[in-house]
Amino acid sequence: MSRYKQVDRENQMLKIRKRLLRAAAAEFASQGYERANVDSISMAAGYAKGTIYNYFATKRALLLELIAEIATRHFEFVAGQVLQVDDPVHRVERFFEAGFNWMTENPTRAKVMITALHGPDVEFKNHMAAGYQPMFELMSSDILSVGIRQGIFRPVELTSTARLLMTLYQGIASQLDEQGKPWLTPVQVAEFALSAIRANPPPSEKEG
Amino acid sequence: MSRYKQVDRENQMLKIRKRLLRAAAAEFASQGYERANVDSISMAAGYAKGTIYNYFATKRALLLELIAEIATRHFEFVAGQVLQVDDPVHRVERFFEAGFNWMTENPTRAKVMITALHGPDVEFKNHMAAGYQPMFELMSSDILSVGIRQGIFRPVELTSTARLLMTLYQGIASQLDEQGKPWLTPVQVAEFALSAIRANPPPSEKEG
Amino acid sequence: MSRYKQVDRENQMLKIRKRLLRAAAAEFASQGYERANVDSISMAAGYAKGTIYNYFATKRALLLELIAEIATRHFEFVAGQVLQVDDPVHRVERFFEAGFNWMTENPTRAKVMITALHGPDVEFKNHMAAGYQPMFELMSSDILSVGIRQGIFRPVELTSTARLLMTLYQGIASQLDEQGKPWLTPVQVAEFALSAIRANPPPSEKEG
Amino acid sequence: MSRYKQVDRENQMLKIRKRLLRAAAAEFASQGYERANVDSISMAAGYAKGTIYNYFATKRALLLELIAEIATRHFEFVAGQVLQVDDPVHRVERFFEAGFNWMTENPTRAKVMITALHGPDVEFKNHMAAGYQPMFELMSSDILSVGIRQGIFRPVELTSTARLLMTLYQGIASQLDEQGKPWLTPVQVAEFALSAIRANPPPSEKEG
DNA sequence: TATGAATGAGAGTTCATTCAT
DNA sequence: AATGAATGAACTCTCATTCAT
Repeated sequence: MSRYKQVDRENQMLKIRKRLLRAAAAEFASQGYERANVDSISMAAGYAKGTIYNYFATKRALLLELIAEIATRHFEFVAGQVLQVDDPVHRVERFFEAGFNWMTENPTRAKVMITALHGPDVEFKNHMAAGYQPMFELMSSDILSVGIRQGIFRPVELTSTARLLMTLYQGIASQLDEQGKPWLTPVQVAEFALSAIRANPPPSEKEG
Repeated sequence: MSRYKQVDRENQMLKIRKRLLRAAAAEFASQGYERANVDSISMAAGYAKGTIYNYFATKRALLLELIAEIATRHFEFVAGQVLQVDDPVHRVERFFEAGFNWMTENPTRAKVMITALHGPDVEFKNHMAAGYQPMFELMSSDILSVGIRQGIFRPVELTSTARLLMTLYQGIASQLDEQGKPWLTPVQVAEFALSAIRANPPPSEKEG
Repeated sequence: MSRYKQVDRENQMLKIRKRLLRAAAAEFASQGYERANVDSISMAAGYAKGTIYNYFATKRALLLELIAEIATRHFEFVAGQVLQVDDPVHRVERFFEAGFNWMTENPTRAKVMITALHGPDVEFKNHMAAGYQPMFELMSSDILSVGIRQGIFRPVELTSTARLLMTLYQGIASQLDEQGKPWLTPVQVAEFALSAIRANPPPSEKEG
Repeated sequence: MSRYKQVDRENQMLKIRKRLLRAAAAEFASQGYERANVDSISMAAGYAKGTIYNYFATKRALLLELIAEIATRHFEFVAGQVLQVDDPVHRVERFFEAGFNWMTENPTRAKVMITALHGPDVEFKNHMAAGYQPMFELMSSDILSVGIRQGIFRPVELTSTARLLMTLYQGIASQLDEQGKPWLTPVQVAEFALSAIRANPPPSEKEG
């Protein structure tokens, strides 16, 4: 009985946390951390000013938690798509496709990610970078490394190339248009990236 | 005489503006726009709190002018270096070399550029993007277009490829390490970029 | 049966009140009224935040009741000791001894007493002063008055002298050291007080 | 010229500090530290809310400075009066007289003193106690010690007796009535104190 | 009766901007 | 032209109290 109640209560609180985090994402995305107004977030989520402080200790803690949540969701979504295929080239394509889809469907979260990564606040930047470490690993170990071993990619330096590709990815993510969409298709970006790392140009096309 | 005096006075004012802009760059770079303190800027430049308002109408106007100045200087520096050589491949290399040099020598300005480009404030972002239009033109018309015409680069789509390369460039600029240096050499980045756009691999090397 | 139950329940409630009052004393003593945290008190007593409001209407009412309880206990303890002896001089000594013992054993309550007596809140001050009226009466009627009638004390003005002695007593109580002990022994204070009110110096000592 | 101006400006600021301190004394006296409202202080002094922060860094710093000012003024006033006479008995009388006069003329400051000395905030208490050290020295070295050496006072223990007398003094100061006056005359208190420490009762009076 | 989430008034503090000197 | 004191809007965070469960 009180067991059920307690579980209910916890579920309830988790729901509210999520609602607050969503409102926070919208506010942080449009205003940035400094300009973001905690009261507004709480009220946008449908609660009174003070309520948000029952869930997050400070404005800063709120953004830190949001950052962690964004990185986790983003990674899980992309990794899930990428690992469904085996061919490294397909994985590169999947990586950009999934990433672009996620960004299109979560424009405010994407905006928060970009702002945190490039903003002046070192703590936020580090937190976000740490959260994206798994994604970097994915690119490095599950895509580049595999492709090089199979001779499909040039024997490039793993770390810096992975970072270059992540940079490319984030760079494009940071330039969403007003509808929150990237100005390139994932196919175009994948093609550019693949051109840079493929072992040899497909000579067959000319010869055929 | 009064002519001379007036010229002197104008020169004097320009000097002070520059001093204030330099101090502003440092403050905006380390604190971001919102956190930046107008008093601190004025006093770091050697003046009292109110003085800065004799030169800039508002804090916002100050950053807008700084943004314009940064874009101009950055472009002039890079364009000057790039146009000294004719070969498109060299131009790509020069572009990254010059850009990296400028960033290394102007780390605070580079930081302001990145923050403005990725921050939540649309006015700053647009202003910065507009300021970088000439650099985009440089990449598009004076590098890519030339290379394609000469058959050295693949016949890629001009606009999007130029934007991709600028994105790459800015992405790396945004990840300066603690000494304000990029984590890749310009040569590495240029190589990556050239791999992506070159027409075909120089088969001569093997044959030679 | 329901009779028993009701009695049980009442006893239970009284116990809880006491527990809450003890926790309140600790909190008010260390934090003062304004800084004292109602939640902290309730939880320190082993209950949840809201529970305390089932026993006390407001924070203010809680302190008022605590004040009354402190004054009552303090008086009963001291009076009990004082009235066990008859000689006025002994009574003075007993008064300070008992008072000091009570303070040593109830340092948080003593602190609450002092804070309330000297704090800016008139309601608390008056409530505490009213609570200490019996103690004032004790000093006046059962100690000073008796001693004067017997010619042991000088014929001082009753009211003001009683108040002086109470002031002395409270003054020392307000300067407990870090272990909650007074910096003088009750004997020293009693001696000082007796020097001030004794009828004449014991000439017997010199003559003996 | 600019020299004069600067001096003027400094004098002006000192005047304003004083005005703010006076308003602060009134607010702290009536409300206590926690309840005291910084905005109210600033506005009571005739300035806008924020102005007070040009003069005091925090509310806490404001009270700390006020405490120091109070202790200094109080001591200087009392010491000035006490040292005008030589006879230790007169000095005791002067001490209480001067002290009572100061309290009567500075009721809000006296209230702040008492509240700080007995409140729960250790920093304020220590600051105030430190500020009153000179007054303690005065009582110990310039009054008691002298009187004992001259055989006028009993050979009491210096430190504890000085502290007792100070306690008495502060205890009475803490019980000003609604017009801010003590309920005893300084003469009465001095008489009580002298009774306690005089070497022997003047027998001549009876014989005369 | 016990719980603890929701509430919202209120406080201290910051700082861009103004303006008299 | 330079100064820096005055201003007051705005913001984060606290916490006594309420009330549905």
